Amino acid sequence: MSKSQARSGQRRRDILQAALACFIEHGVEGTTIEMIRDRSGASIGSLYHHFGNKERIASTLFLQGLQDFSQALLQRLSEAGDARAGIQAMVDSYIDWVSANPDWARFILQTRGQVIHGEAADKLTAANREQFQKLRAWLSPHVASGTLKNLPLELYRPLIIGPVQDYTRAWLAGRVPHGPDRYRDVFATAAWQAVGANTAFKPASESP
Amino acid sequence: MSKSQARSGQRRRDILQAALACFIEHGVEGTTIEMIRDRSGASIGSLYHHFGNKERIASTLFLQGLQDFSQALLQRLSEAGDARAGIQAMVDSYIDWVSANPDWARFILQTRGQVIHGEAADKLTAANREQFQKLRAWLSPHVASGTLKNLPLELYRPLIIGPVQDYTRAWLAGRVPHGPDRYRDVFATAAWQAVGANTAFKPASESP
Amino acid sequence: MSKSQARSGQRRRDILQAALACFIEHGVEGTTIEMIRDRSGASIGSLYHHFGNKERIASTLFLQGLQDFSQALLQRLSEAGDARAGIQAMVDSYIDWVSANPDWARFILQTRGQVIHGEAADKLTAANREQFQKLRAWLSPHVASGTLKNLPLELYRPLIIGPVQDYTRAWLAGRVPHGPDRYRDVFATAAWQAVGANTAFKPASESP
Amino acid sequence: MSKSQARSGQRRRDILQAALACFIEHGVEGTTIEMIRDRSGASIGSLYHHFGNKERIASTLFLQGLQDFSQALLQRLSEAGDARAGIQAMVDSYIDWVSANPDWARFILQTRGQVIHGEAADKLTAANREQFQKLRAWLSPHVASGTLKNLPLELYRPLIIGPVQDYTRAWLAGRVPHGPDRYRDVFATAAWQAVGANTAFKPASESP
DNA sequence: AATGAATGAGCCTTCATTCAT
DNA sequence: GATGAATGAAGGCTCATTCAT
Repeated sequence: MSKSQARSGQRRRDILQAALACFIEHGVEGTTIEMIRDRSGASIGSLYHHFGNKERIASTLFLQGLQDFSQALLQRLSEAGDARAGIQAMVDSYIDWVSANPDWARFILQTRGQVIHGEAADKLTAANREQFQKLRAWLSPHVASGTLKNLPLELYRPLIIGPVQDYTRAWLAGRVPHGPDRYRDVFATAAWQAVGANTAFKPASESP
Repeated sequence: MSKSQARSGQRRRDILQAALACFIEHGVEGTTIEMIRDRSGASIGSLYHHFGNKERIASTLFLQGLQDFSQALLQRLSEAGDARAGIQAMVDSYIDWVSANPDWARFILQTRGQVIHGEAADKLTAANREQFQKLRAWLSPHVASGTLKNLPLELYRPLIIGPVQDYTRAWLAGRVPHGPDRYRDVFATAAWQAVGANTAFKPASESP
Repeated sequence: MSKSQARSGQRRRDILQAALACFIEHGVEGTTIEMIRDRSGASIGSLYHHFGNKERIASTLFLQGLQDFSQALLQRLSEAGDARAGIQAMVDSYIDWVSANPDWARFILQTRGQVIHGEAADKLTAANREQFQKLRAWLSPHVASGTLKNLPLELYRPLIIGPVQDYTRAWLAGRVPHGPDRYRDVFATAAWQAVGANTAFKPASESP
Repeated sequence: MSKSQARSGQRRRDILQAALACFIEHGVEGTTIEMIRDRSGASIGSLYHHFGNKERIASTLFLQGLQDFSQALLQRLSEAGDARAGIQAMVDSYIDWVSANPDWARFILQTRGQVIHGEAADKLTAANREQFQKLRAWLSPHVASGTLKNLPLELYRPLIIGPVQDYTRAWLAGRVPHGPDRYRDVFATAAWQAVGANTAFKPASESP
């Protein structure tokens, strides 16, 4: 049984990996089951035995990606000493995960809209909510202690991740040559300036 | 003739508007010609008479949107007095256009990937290039004069627009309740701190 | 337009006729769209343009058959002079319609179950109800006047049509060699004895 | 062995019962092996171990039903004292079996067509032939002695069972509220009048 | 310019059946 | 006897596009 389960698990993984390659190359809708079958070596029946339909392959890939990134982020965050280090950890986690998994990242960045309206919408909402709670739990004390600005909650993510994410989109689309790790500090600094309670952000009053 | 052309122009506009609604609701691939026919009131033959195929409807919508936004942006930019005002103008243009055309914005944000690989790819590249040149023309003097940081060119857009764009995506997807205009100044300030040559972008304690 | 409509109507009729032949030969489920396409000469797209799906072809055929028979029956019934002639008309109508349309009859007798549970269920119920009302309207006066037995309404149909229908099933299935018209009078007499108010159905008291 | 056989026999029975429920609910063709697996609790492999394929499950159910009913009928018939009692026994057997096994009856009434053309066709023919012989053996003496009308053999069944069968179909389909047992005597009387050699089957006024 | 019936390649999915464990 | 992953042929249906009117 354990042997057969191992095989079965491998089959699943093969299918997911093949599907990811196809999805990036042709988009989810542009990918046919036949393409995934070709690339994975699995039979059509096996694809359906394991996932039920094409959408479920895509949403599995999407949700696993979210979770994988989320784990990495929360791990690094928990190791961060102070608020500044935490912001740096967020930017670094993003850059590192995206650099290590460019295909997966490309897929997630392009597919969110379809998963939102698909049958896995609930799972996605739940995953988002959970990550949001954990981030809030990290932010709150720093806001309370005055090391982070007190902003509406929905602004932290855009201010911290917005720039690096926009740059990453451009990189993944081939519009810029260098990966985001080249500008690691630029993005982290911008993020810190946007949300950190550094008193220096109004230079006029600061340099008498 | 002018009468008939007027009617024809109306037909085109009806089709584009109906298509936009369908594309947002079902995605471009998920939208069938039949749906657009239904919503626009035009016949199938008419759709093909005016646009040739479905992709051309989508790319027309996309490129017109880009151009419409670009015009507004460049207009406001040309009226900006100094660098700080220019940065403000960029953020404001983005917020204003998105707020005035939420559906169009949603469509453009979701469809770029498909237009890039379609037959209108060249037009898109040309349009992008043109806008990029004009922005660079605006930036250069300010960088030269030291009012803007001297950064690699590919970083300005992410740093200026990244946060407001990420927030806008969340708003258009219904994940946050308030439109981006509520946080106009937050985004503009963050953008300015990221690219403006204020001397305070490194903590005072670090430069003795 | 009228020309095109005529062609279109012909196409519909060709499809229905081809489908009927296929359904009888292989059953509705056993018939593939490809078979109907083959036999009708229409394209797959045309099949779907006209009927939407296979089930709708079957239910159209079914409902039209019911209606065709119903019309013939009610016509003959309206011409019947007295109760005995009416019963005869019912049996004769059944036999004549079945003899004239053996394929259609075979189809209807075999397909009711599937139509009942399909999307045309409501139409079927409505058609049944309508015919039932009309038959009741014919029966009532004769029951009131004492020329027909006063039985629960749901018994007339089985008593009148039951025998000839059971025989017809056997004939259509090839289990008996002769058509039901050979025993026209046997069935009509049995029906009359079952529902007619002849006082002779208890011989013991009648032959002193 | 006997223990394991008992278990196995139970498994077979579970499968048949589950299959019957599925067949009624979705039809034989509409029922998938997966549905039967679900409902019976058996594994797919087990289904195939016991029956070989789906059709064999259906034909087993069908032939067992026929046999079960046939036994009951012949038993009652052998106990009937005279012709009238025999006719009554036929109608009663039908009503009683159908009332005791409504699902099974529904299945048989709906499935005959498919079994006829399947691999169990020969078995069905043989079973029909055997029952027919036995019924003929019962009828013959009564026809010879003049207590039953001398009719073509193929007419007895329709005349005797036709009405109650038609009524039963309506009841099993939910179109009439009361079971056939409510009208036991109506059906038996009609049958007797149709095939019994009572002299009154032509109106008295016609034989002066 | 408008219409909509016709086309048919192509895709997703189902499902009976097999077979190694 | 039991299990369930694997198989792949087959079929229903969609939909962009064409074209005669």
